[in-house]
Amino acid sequence: MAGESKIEIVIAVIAVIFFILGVYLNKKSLHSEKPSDNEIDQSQIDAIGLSKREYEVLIQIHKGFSNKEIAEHLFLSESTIKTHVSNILVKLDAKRRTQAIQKAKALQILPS
Amino acid sequence: MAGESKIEIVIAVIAVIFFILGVYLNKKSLHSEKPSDNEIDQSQIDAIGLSKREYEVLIQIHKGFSNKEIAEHLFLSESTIKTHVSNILVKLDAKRRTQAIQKAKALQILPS
DNA sequence: AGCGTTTTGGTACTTTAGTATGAGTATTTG
DNA sequence: CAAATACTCATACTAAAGTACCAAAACGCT
Repeated sequence: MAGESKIEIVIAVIAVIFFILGVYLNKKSLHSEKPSDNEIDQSQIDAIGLSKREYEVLIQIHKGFSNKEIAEHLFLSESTIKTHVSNILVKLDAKRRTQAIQKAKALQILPS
Repeated sequence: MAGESKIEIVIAVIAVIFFILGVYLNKKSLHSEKPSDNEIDQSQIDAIGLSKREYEVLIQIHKGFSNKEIAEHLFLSESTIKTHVSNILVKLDAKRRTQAIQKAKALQILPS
């Protein structure tokens, strides 16, 4: 009786340990399987040659602001914003700001 | 010796079973935890009074197309698209199409 | 200090977006 | 069927976006 109980306890402990291990490892793998969504890929930003300022403007575009509003937010003139936007469009190979948003998302440089 | 082996095998089997159980249950719970994202809320579309056509145009806007391109895709005139876009902006309380995209996402009527 | 890139900004221009208004044609629904 | 709603399209306009070109100031790095 005493021996049997010991074995059962050992089995129970083993069961719990491996159950937790299973949950833990699974959670870890799921976490590393898809960092694809919502993560910003800095290497892509560098790859297409987007400057710091240009990226800031891109984020403002993404949020739906006009050139004038972006200028106010960043304390710049609208001319400067237009220059940045034009450069962003060239680097993202986009014809419009809405298309730039799409391409930026595809490149993981903007949150989806 | 023979008895000990049996016990070890039993423990090993128990361990494997509970390990798999842990992985399985964890995967199941993670799957049911967040189906929240990326789902389109039809009730919201109705709530703001977006018509079928208007919603189709909104999707095209979201994809980054110009009014002219949208007109071609839906076999309509650019004038018609402009009318739809204007109505969409009013219903979404947006000043620009980029802002409309943002608001539409917030309302879950466009995929994030 | 000097060089290259970035950032800033201007002018002038073209294109796209968006508004206002009106109106004819479906489509649906009481 | 009649009325309301949705869909279509046009004209004329204003506003915003985008392009092209130039140039000075600011940074970063060697």
